[in-house]
Amino acid sequence: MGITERREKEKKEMRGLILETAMKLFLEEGFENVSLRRIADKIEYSPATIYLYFKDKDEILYALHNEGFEKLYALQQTTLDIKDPLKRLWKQGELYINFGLENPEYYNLMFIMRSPAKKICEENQWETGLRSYGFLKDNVSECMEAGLMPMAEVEIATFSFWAHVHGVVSLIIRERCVIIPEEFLPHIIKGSFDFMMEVFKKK
Amino acid sequence: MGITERREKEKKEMRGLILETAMKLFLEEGFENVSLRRIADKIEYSPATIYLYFKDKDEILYALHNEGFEKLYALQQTTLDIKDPLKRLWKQGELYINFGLENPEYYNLMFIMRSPAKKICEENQWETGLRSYGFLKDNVSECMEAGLMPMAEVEIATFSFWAHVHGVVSLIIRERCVIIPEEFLPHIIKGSFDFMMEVFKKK
Amino acid sequence: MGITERREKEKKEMRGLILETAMKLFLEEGFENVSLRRIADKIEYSPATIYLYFKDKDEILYALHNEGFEKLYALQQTTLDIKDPLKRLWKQGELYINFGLENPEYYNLMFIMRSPAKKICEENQWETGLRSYGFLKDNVSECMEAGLMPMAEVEIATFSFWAHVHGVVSLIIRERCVIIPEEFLPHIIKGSFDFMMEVFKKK
Amino acid sequence: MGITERREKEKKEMRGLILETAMKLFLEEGFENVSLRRIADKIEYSPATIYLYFKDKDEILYALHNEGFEKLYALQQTTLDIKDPLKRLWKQGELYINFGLENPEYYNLMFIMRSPAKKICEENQWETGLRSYGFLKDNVSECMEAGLMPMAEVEIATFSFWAHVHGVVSLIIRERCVIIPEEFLPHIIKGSFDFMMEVFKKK
DNA sequence: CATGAATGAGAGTTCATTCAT
DNA sequence: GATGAATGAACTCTCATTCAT
Repeated sequence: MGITERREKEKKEMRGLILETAMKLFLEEGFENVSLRRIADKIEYSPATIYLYFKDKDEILYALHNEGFEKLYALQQTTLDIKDPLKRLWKQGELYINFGLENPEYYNLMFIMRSPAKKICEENQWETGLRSYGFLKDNVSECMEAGLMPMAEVEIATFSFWAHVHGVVSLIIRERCVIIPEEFLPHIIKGSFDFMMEVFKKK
Repeated sequence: MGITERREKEKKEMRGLILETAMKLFLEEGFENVSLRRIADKIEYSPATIYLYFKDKDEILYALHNEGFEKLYALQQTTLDIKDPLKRLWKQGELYINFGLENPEYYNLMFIMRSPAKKICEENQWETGLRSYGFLKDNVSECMEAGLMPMAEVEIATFSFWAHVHGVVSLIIRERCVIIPEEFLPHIIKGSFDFMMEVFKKK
Repeated sequence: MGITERREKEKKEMRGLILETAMKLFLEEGFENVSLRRIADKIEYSPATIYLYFKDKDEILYALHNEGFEKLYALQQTTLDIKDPLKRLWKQGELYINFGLENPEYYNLMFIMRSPAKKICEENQWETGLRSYGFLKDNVSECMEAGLMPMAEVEIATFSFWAHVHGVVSLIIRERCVIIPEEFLPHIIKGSFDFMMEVFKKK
Repeated sequence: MGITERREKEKKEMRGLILETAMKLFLEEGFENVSLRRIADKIEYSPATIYLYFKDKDEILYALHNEGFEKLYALQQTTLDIKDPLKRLWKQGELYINFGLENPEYYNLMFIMRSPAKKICEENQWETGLRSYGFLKDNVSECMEAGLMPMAEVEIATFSFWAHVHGVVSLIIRERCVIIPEEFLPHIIKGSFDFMMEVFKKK
């Protein structure tokens, strides 16, 4: 039993190592420029070895994609102890933005990339994403019910909120704000988000 | 002189043909899946010929990138005859969103792609982009001065606005809204933008 | 002794299981498309295990090759109770053709494949094959002696007979008769063989 | 004009060189063991070059397959000046057998290989083959009409003939007759075929 | 001006086999 | 006896790019 357990653990560690390395390379050079071979080189294994842990390249991307959504969802959960729904929503937005900025390649995979992994498209593999979206929507809904936000179709307000934070993250990590001096960025980002939230508040 | 002039003109036409064809292919199949060879095939020239008009693939992308910004800027200009600055801003947003949805591959190049063209990053090649941004910022500024929007740092409000419309476009064209039934999309998009603009209005 | 005996028996059973499974896969998908790994997967052992029972892939093929000849020889024996040598020969031909059509992958290994197993070529590993050939030759010889077939060098007449039935089987199983409608095939096959036998009969 | 002509010629020569080299390698080592790379190595070009002349591996095989049928058909035509249909048939058989023995890899591709080239299977790509078959059938038919062969269904007699010569060729080139001393082979082959033709003759 | 010919580099993937445990 | 882990060597194929003509 001890043995099989250890085996299992080692296997998981190897998968982890591969994913971690892949992510690191992706971060450094962008998805498009990273091949299975390069990942293998980096961890000093043969390319064939990777196929012992992942069926194909798709599966690696898919695994990372899921990892990303898990992380994001976990972050969202941390807001649950905030009573005031508007403040909770506010916090959610901040966490979302920070997550994106700090994990640009996860974010890329989750929300930007033209999906290279067929699996992600094909099946109803958006569960994890939808879960997060649902969580957000519920929060928006609560805000409205509590009279903290102007009434509107929940779907629309939620999308509006999401569009904003996504816009912020993706403009930054795709380097469309290079003219803004780096030291200003945090101010602009926070300011921009707060500006939106502020106006969202019921008048 | 007549000769050199004609030469120049022909050269431009050829460049135009290449760019046009490239864009058509990009649109149909996505950047990643279009090779120089395929572009060459389509215009029925040899791949080598393309190198007579463009230094390399990057330069094609860069040219298209600029083309996109020209188009966008031209669109923006059409709002100039709207007197009310808020309405003008509103219109600008709508035009921006439509531009993105209708020209996803230009949009991709301009605002999403991890800069494929080194040129775009390296040199201060954002002029065209900045011009558009400046135009937008002036409009926001005007709104504030006219008391039509809550006061705030202009930079911040502008970025906030941009983030929103960019968020909308990029979530859609990168297919992160596939769960939303296609026939609903226009409603959500317009609703979401209007929702934001509505709350932006000074209370 | 009991122990070593049991061991021996188990070993044989395992070899049998491997061979059986391999053959099943070969039949379903053709030799070229079956890897050791897939055989291992099917019997739910590790690939490495197979190497405990067979030196390499070749040895598996060689074993199956022999199995095939055993089966064919056994079939031939069933004709021994036919007194009339010509009828016996006739029956032998029919059995041969049926064997080939019903066991295309055995047949493939025995008579068509470019020897995959070096072993088959190298050593004088044709014993089993020769035994069958001898059996056939004796039958032909008997026919001539009994005046039922035109006199000729036995070697030649035998080879002629073999060539014919082999031709029939191999054209069919290698799908060189796809233009013949499937429902006609049996008629053509039997007809063709009978036609030859009929003319073989002494006039 | 001279130039394009020369170009065309050179292109054909290159295709020829590739096909020839491929065939040589196939002959030496069997289809299964020859890769595009090895062909490229042998002609001292890069693998990519081959793709300038052939769409993919399939196309090479398909080209050779056709070449083979062209050659065979051309051989058949040489019998046309033989008046006596039975003698003509006899000659056809000899030519067929010789063709197979002298061009084992063409023969392999045409009549033995489990087709690796999808093209060969899919479309009605048997035209060339059927043409040859038709030619043979007509000859058989003529023999019957002339009372030189026993009456029978033409289809059946033709198939019987084909099966025989195919049997002879394929047993030899797939080395199922290794026990027969090489110097005897020609005698056996000719004898076997003549034996069959002799008995085919109307009694 | 245009191109045909060529290629180095590299992609993802599969396979038979080995070996320490 | 059985295996999990690993791999070297191979595969087909694509791409951006160059250069002599």
